[in-house]
Amino acid sequence: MGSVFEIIAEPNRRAILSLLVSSQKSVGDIERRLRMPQPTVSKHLRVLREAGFVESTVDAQRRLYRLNPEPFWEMEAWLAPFRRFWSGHMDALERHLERMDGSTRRRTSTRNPVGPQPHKTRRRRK
Amino acid sequence: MGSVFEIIAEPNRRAILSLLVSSQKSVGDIERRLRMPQPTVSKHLRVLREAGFVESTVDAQRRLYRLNPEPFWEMEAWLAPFRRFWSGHMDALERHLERMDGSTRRRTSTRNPVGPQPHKTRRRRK
DNA sequence: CAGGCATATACCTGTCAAGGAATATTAGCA
DNA sequence: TGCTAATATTCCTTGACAGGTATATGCCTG
Repeated sequence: MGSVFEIIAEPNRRAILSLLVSSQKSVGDIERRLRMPQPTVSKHLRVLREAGFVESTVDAQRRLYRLNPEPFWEMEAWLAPFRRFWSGHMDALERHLERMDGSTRRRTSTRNPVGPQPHKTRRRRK
Repeated sequence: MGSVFEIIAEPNRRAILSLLVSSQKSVGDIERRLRMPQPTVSKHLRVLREAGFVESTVDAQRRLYRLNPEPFWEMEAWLAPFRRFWSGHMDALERHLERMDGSTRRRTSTRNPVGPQPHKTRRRRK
């Protein structure tokens, strides 16, 4: 599971990262806040730590975990070319953000409500 | 594999997306450029299409695939809170980008070369 | 130093997704 | 209409990874 993208593919790991964005937390904190079993938390933290997403500090019997920014920059770097791509679509972006208000809606099922059918370009090859 | 993040976790899919950033391409184009078997390309394109990352146009016997920006915005939205987090680390960001020049280096093994050992905060609990 | 917390690790199991090979489908063309 | 090109789909196998349970480790306190 080498890449940064595979690391954040796991929903629980994303939840942990989002939780740490406000402040560092202990394993127990995370365990309680996210209602997930302690071994699960520890295992995900291990993955996140080895990938560089988090760092830990020892505090008596517990460990305080905090974010580490570098891996995120790798994602930013990958996304950069696409940003330039869709800067030509800012109108659609606005409409999108418009709809984005209500909570973390699962799939964007509002896309292509009854869009025009694919246009047959006709002709090609031999 | 519901989430946008799981979709882009797959390296071949990321390669396809990166390839499409310049212009739309046919399945055969992708197949040749990325040196991957045709069924593999088709299957990944299917996943990308169903997740909304790409759209296709019929052109005689082939299909032209092009990017669709919406799903990327979902990633952007998730990343946003973290950006604010590391805006306090811009110094480190600069150093990071400094090192980012040479190719798409795999893991950032240059991180924490011999950093100071975790500091025991001492005291806590009961 | 015994007991108890907090966290990490080991082991096992089930699931799921990616790849490979073969085949189906659709469209253009002779 | 039969052939070929381009793409999609199906079936199968395999490997990776996440969760669960149990256990180990480290540290603090009485």
